[in-house]
Amino acid sequence: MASMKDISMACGVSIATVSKALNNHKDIGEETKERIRQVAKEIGYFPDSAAKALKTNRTYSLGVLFVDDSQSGLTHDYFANVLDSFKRTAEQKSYDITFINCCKTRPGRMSYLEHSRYRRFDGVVIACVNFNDPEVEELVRSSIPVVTIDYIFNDKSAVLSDNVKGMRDLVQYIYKMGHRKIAYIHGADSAVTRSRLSSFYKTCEELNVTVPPEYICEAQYRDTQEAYHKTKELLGLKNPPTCILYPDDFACFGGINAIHERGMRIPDDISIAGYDGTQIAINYEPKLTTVIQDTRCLGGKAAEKLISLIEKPKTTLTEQIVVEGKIFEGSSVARI
Amino acid sequence: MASMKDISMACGVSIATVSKALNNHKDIGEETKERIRQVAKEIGYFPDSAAKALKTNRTYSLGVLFVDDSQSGLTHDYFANVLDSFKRTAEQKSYDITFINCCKTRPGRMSYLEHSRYRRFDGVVIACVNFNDPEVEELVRSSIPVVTIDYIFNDKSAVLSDNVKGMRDLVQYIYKMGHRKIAYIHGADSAVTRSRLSSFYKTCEELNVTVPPEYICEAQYRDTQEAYHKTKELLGLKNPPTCILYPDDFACFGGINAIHERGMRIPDDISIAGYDGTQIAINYEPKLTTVIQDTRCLGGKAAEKLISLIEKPKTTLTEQIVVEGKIFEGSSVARI
DNA sequence: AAAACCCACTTAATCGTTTTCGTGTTTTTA
DNA sequence: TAAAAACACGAAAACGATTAAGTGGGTTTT
Repeated sequence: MASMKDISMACGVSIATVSKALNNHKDIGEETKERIRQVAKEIGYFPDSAAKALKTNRTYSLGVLFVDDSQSGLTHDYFANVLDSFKRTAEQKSYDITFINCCKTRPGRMSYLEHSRYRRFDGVVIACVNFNDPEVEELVRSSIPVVTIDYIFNDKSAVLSDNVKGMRDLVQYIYKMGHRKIAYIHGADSAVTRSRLSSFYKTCEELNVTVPPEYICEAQYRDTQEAYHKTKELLGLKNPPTCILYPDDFACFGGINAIHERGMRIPDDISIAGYDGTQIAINYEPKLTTVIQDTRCLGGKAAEKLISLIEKPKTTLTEQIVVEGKIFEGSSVARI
Repeated sequence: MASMKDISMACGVSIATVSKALNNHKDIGEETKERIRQVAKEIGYFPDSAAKALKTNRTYSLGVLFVDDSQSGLTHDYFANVLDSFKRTAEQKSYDITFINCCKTRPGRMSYLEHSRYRRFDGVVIACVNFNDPEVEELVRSSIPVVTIDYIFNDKSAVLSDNVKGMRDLVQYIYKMGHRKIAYIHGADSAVTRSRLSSFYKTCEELNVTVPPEYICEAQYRDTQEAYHKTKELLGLKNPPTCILYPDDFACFGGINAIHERGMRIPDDISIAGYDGTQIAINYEPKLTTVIQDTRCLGGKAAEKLISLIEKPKTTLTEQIVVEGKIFEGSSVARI
């Protein structure tokens, strides 16, 4: 409402003086500055982001592309948590965050890049998307600073959860508890899945645990139904595993259903483990053995990196930041 | 990057003509329009939201205030789902959504209203906050169109989940299943809690179910620990209930822990019910008896109402939109 | 005492649009 | 055929800020 013009008139100075006073330039007298600040407060002046953006080419707003083929990242526990801490960190540094429109069906819509330019985002964070999407590619290749989460574009900064170490720790823990017949219902193909899966194989090999092919199967992430069915199949094998790993904690609950249906108990008759460390999983009995991903750190680092990339592009190096998770032992893996 | 100026030079017309052509004004020749549109496409022109906002006083961006004392609404399943559908609807109508900065500790931060003016939000949606906060009050009282979720400010539009009906349906179902000793661990005081609680009492009264005071206790929403302890207390009563209602599905899991700890089975030895209808609750066995809140509808209606308020303020009436939930019978309430 | 500086401002251009008035040309009307 | 109307477009101001360059006056330098 109130603009610098109003202040300038009230103080009998030029608009330029007001601007400089408010931005604390050195070529304005102390008492004038004080008077201007005073009046600004009185009439409830606040700058206008649009006008400022127009002149300075900086919006202090970050674009967020958190989208899945099936659903937005918002309802996805892991990503919601990452986004939440991203938001906190960004807000502390006075950046606002805006979602990049991902409604692909609207006629006349803009591509991700077009939208980002339209809104003049200072930077963009990408997660949870189909990284093969040409529009994502286009956005990443643009001159806009970008940080990706859980995916690496060769010359761009990324923040990654350490799925290799997470899976290794998990398998090693399970091995230590005495298990030698470990099955893994892994998630659908993606960078994350590949990391976990190869780490699973590698760790088993190191431990001299043989993994029959029928112990490995695929299910969508967060799909209790699929996990349920795959679990039934695994339990029906003539040589069933003693422990089953799931794509994530949520899917795990589908597995538990199948296990209980057979009258088996956890961990007495069969052991299970999830991934993520969601609240429910680590609070509900039997507490799930799982890997708690450090979402707070992931989101925070992503925001810090992105803002650093924006504010000091010369001195900020492109890097992949790997954030370790922490194994939560819980009680769903039995000692045998 | 490319501006109208570039187009105007390429086409040999004035900037004004370009603007009018692109906005399809009637006083520009058809062939000129076509030529301009063509060139615009070729050089990859897209408008600049900041400049446009400056002139038109419309940003096509909506502010979102989804915040809790403890945590952001993002990690709150119910609100994340509401926000998700709000976002979808808004995006379809080409509005973008930006979070209103709720980091209250940053020095020099703006109030919610100041921030909203700074960003020139066309409208604002508020949910999940402490509605007594003077800053919220200030925002609501301002001239910015606003829609609240699950809370009513007397002269403002709101979208509400029908907690009265939801609770009534739930209690009636439980009654129909034969229960007469129903306990309710309700959430912390709030508009939602009051609706549910009074509906609980009222329905019980109508059904001639007496509710001893020790059957009613309070626990924070989504707090498994508190639910656990309150459940233990209830189970320890000399005249324990046959069915326990929880603040929400998540808290319910804390109750289940306490129940299992006593060696009791659900629903054979005790019945329970949640609220919300989260994915996990309605998929995990025993499937929880709960009320599925129609988050899709809530968020969608909120967006529609807000945009309508923005685009046709004269003809849009202020109203409270009540969205009904749907009882999910599940199998956690036994027939006795 | 003239040259050189500082200080504390102001002027004016600019960012990328939109929009109100023109203005010159063509077409229609009387 | 002259006046009126319609058409197609341009000039310029405005939105609210930032900033380079300029301007007087007082102080300092030599």
